[in-house]
Order: sequence, then structure tokens, then C-alpha cells
Amino acid sequence: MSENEKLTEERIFEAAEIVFEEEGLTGARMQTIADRAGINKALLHYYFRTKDHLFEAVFTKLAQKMFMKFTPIFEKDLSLEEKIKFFFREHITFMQHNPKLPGFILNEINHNPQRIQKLIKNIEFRNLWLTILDQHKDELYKYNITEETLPQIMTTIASLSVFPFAAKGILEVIFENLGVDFDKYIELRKEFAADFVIKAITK
Amino acid sequence: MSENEKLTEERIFEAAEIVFEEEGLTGARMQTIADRAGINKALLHYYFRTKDHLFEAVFTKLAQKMFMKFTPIFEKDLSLEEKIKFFFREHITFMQHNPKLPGFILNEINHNPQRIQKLIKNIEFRNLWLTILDQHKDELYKYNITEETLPQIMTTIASLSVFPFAAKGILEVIFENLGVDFDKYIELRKEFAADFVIKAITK
DNA sequence: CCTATTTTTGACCATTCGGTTAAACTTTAT
DNA sequence: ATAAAGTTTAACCGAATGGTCAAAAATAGG
Repeated sequence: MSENEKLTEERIFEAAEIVFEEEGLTGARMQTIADRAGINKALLHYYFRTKDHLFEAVFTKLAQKMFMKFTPIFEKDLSLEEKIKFFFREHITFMQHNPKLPGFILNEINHNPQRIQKLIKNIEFRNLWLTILDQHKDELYKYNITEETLPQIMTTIASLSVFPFAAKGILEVIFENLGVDFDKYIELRKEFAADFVIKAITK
Repeated sequence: MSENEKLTEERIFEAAEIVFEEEGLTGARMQTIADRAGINKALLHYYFRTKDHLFEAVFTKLAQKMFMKFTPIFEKDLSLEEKIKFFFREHITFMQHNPKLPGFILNEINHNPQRIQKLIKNIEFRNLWLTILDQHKDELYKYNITEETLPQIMTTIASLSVFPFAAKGILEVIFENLGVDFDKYIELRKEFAADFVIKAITK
């Protein structure tokens, strides 16, 4: 039954997403995934031949979820400031629902950079780059942003939204010491980060 | 011979640092560490009883190297702006020599937050916190920084310096696409990040 | 030089882990 | 109803892995 098959494959995939995200490629166990999906371990290998196949599938989906979803924001027809505000709001909200995703992706790429190579080429950062340079020519000039500082600003924007989640484990411990609530901090960050960047780039 | 013993234990430890930093706790193999140290695997267990013992020792040392070394900067007798400039210069230079350290630490803490708990309590972030609040009372007022936004600013500073290294794997691939050189980008970042922060917090 | 102690090794062990196989069970089509 | 095809399982396999052990080699002390 194709309905049932879809269900089983989907159950496996969802279980794999959770386990890989939590334990990483090397830490994850096929048995754990099978248990979580409520099936026999052999069935894992029936649907996804090897651990690497399964991981590849999961990783590709999660990475696309992370990258593909948010690069289009910068291609919209908005002012630079509006894009920045929009990005932080959407991106941080997304990570509130997927808090372990950033750490997982960063870690796996660091451990195996060539795996992502094709995937990232697909995302066409070059186009995004050119779009920004073209679409905001006058704004960039107004903000005194050169082609040399643009990478700095782009990575800065990424930093501000991703880092709190990539460092969630530490921050929660430190914050506890200071009486700061992580969730409130994150909620506040959506606006703070946008204002911070805009303030910094405004002459 | 205590001289020789020191040498062997040190060789093991250094090998372990490299392997753990590169492969993570779950990815690292005792055999790999033994090979790298040029000794028998049994000798590993003679000096450090279990993999967890060895990892604990390595992790504690590396984490202290990362945290302990730079929190004192904020206790020095400098203006806030000077501290910010000083921090970025020192911290980024340190990570240029230990580029894999940030990713390693973030990842291991996320995978096992309670391991770091005691370690982080030792660093006394609370003191650092109070020192800043006290020492820069007038400057904070001048910059319009409240007790609510201070966590945002502190984590922002950490973000800007740590993230490029935690995300090194991705950035190198993206940069290659754009004709940007990672090392030059990092060198530039020392000043850029400091200026960026100062610009953002200045009224 | 001889003995006691410490360091180092090779061989080995138990368990875990990714993966396979053959058979049972289900579904589909005729 | 029945055969063919697809799905699921229990049992099993070989390699890898963390860890142990007893004996050998090196070192230190008298």
C-alpha cells in the first residue's frame, strides 16, 4: 500500500531528523532511530540502504530548510532596512521552533565540508550577492558599505541571529547565573539585532 | 623516570587534544589518539582510565583556555570602547591560532550541557557582570545601555568574534564562490567588529 | 648487581554497531 | 482463490571499539 509506505518512510525520516539533530552523525545509532520510528532495524536498511544514505537525506533537507528559506528575503522589493528587520524577525522565529538546527548544521559541515559543497553551490550565493550589490547600489553608497565590507556585514547579520542558538547550551547556563531568561532574551533579540545593525551602518 | 613520564603523558594529552577537537567526543577513537601519540592503546588507559576521563581532562583545559583567558579583559582599567577594541583584537587573534576550538566547544556543550555546569560556575560570570555594571555606570548611561540590553550586547560581542570560526566550514565555501579570502576577512574583522559595535551603541 | 617498582606492550575480551539474510506476513493484481 | 510483488521481522554476522591482563622492558634504590 503506497499510503502505508509513505507513512513508514515518513516515520523513519522524522525519527532520523530528531536523532541526528540531537546526537550528530557519529553519535546517532541506527537502533535508536529504529526504536523511535517504532520499527525493526532491518527496515531502516530496506528504505535507506546505509546510515550515510539516511544521514545525507536528512542533512540535505534540514540544510535547505535553513538556507533556502531565508535567502529569498534579500531578493524582495524592500528597502535595505526593511529587509534586515524582516530577516531577523523571520529567521529567529524559525529557529525558536528549531533550536538545535543551527548547531547541528554548523557542526556537521565543519566535520565534513565537502559534503555541503554541491548543496551550497545550488543556493547561488553569488546571485544573492549580485542582487544586493545591484538593487541597493545607492543605499550601500549612502551607508558607506563597500564591496570589501559587505561580507563583514552579511556575516555579522548571520552571527547575530544564529549564534544565540548555536551557543544555546552555554548561554542558558550563564544566563541562569545572571537571572536572565533565555526565551525572553531571544524574543527581545528580534528587534534588538535589527536596530543594532541599522544603527551601526547608518552614517 | 618522572621526566619521561611527563613526556609520555604530555604526548598523549596533546594527541588527544588534536583528535577530540577534530572528531568530537563520539567521533574520536582511542586507537587514533594512541597512534598519534606513538604509543600502545593500553598505555592510554594506564594514564587516563577511560575515554571519558581523557575527554574530561582535555575539554576542561580547552574550555578554560577559551573562557578564562579573555574574561579578565573586561576587568581591566580601560574605557568601554578600549575594552571592546582590545577584546576583539586579542580574541580573534587567539582563534586564528585555534580555529577549530569554538566549534568544538559549542558542539560538546550542546551535546552535554551539564558537563560544563561546574566549569562555567568557576568563571564567575556574575562577577564580570557586576564589574561592568559598576565600573561603567556612567558610560552605560551615556550609551543608553540598560540592564535589560546588556545581555544582548555581551552576546553580540561574542557572536561577532566567535561565529566566523564556528561557521568556518560554510563560510569558506561561500567565500570561495564570491572570491573572498577567509584569512583576509578574519584579519579585517578585528577592527570591523570593534567599530561596528561602538558605532551601534553610540547615541 | 640485585630487587622492587613503574612503564610499556601484545594479545585478548565483551560489547556495540552497521549491515545482511531468509523467512513470514501483507498487499495487489489476475 | 492464488500467485507475484512488496513489506516487515527475528536472528545472525563480521568488524570496530573501549577496555583488560599478564608478561616484558625499563627505571630506581639499596
